[in-house]
Amino acid sequence: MKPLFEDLKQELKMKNISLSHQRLKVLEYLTQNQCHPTVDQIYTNLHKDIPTLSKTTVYNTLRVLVEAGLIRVITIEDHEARYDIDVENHGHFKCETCGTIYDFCIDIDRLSPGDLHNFQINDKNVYFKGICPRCLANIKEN
Amino acid sequence: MKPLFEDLKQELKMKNISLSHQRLKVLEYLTQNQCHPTVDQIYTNLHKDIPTLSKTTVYNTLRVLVEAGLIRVITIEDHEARYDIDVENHGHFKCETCGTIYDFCIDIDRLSPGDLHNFQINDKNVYFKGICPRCLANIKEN
DNA sequence: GTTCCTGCAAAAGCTTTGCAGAAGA
DNA sequence: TCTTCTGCAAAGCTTTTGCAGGAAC
Repeated sequence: MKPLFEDLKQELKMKNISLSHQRLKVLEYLTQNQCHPTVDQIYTNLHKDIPTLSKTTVYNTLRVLVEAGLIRVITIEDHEARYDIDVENHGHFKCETCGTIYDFCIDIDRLSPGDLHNFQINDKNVYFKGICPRCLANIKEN
Repeated sequence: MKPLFEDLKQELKMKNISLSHQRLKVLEYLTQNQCHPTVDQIYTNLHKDIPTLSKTTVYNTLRVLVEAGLIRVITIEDHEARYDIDVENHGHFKCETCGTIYDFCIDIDRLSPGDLHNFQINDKNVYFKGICPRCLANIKEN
């Protein structure tokens, strides 16, 4: 489900997180670009609109949003964190050729392994890696 | 299943990967310490036995072993890769308090989402985060 | 002798921290 | 005014790269 920008703003207000211009822009970018961007992608794009924006602020804002539970970090490769505004359960597929991350439906909650009794589970993640149809088609052509 | 050190050596020979002293030691460490160690843990421990060992060699060796398919990288947090000698499908649980990674049984292959038609899947990963029973007990005590 | 491996040093890349100034309540 | 946020610069970490010496065959 795509969270509405307005709902998210409301949620931030409720949690007493001030809605600075930079924070709103980061949040807006995430709602409008649900492509699991990296910090650098967010920074580079927003920098066009806000020339004074610093990467530090992007990092700060993302940390605040993660702690507030509005977004989540996706860790598929080390060395590049990606951010996802959809906190509902779903899986991620990363194409090893083009790097694109696709969402897919999966009922992670139905995964309840028998040997995790007495573990407090806070977060469930499923990710696959491989090659996406577009890249497969390119490979076949050449 | 725990792969036998001797079987792994045989596999390396078959793949024409030379069995240098350092490489064998890294492989041996991984078979004897199935605790998903970080590069630093591997390096620090082996360095006691091989004082000349360099971290570069550990990195090089791990890369060779991953490419040969003998071990796999586990990426749960960015900024720390961990290495697992068990390439069979299972999930990982990382305790957010003590950092320990636990294996758990899960039939990842049965996860076959309907919306990944035409995707070539090379790798499937499941990881949970939360608090392990030991840390939960500690928290309750205090 | 040729090839591959090791390991030091340096570089690269992402993220965090310190801190001064600015913005907002 | 007081608190919080921003953003520059520097530092911190993990990982990679360049390269010279060494080992193995």
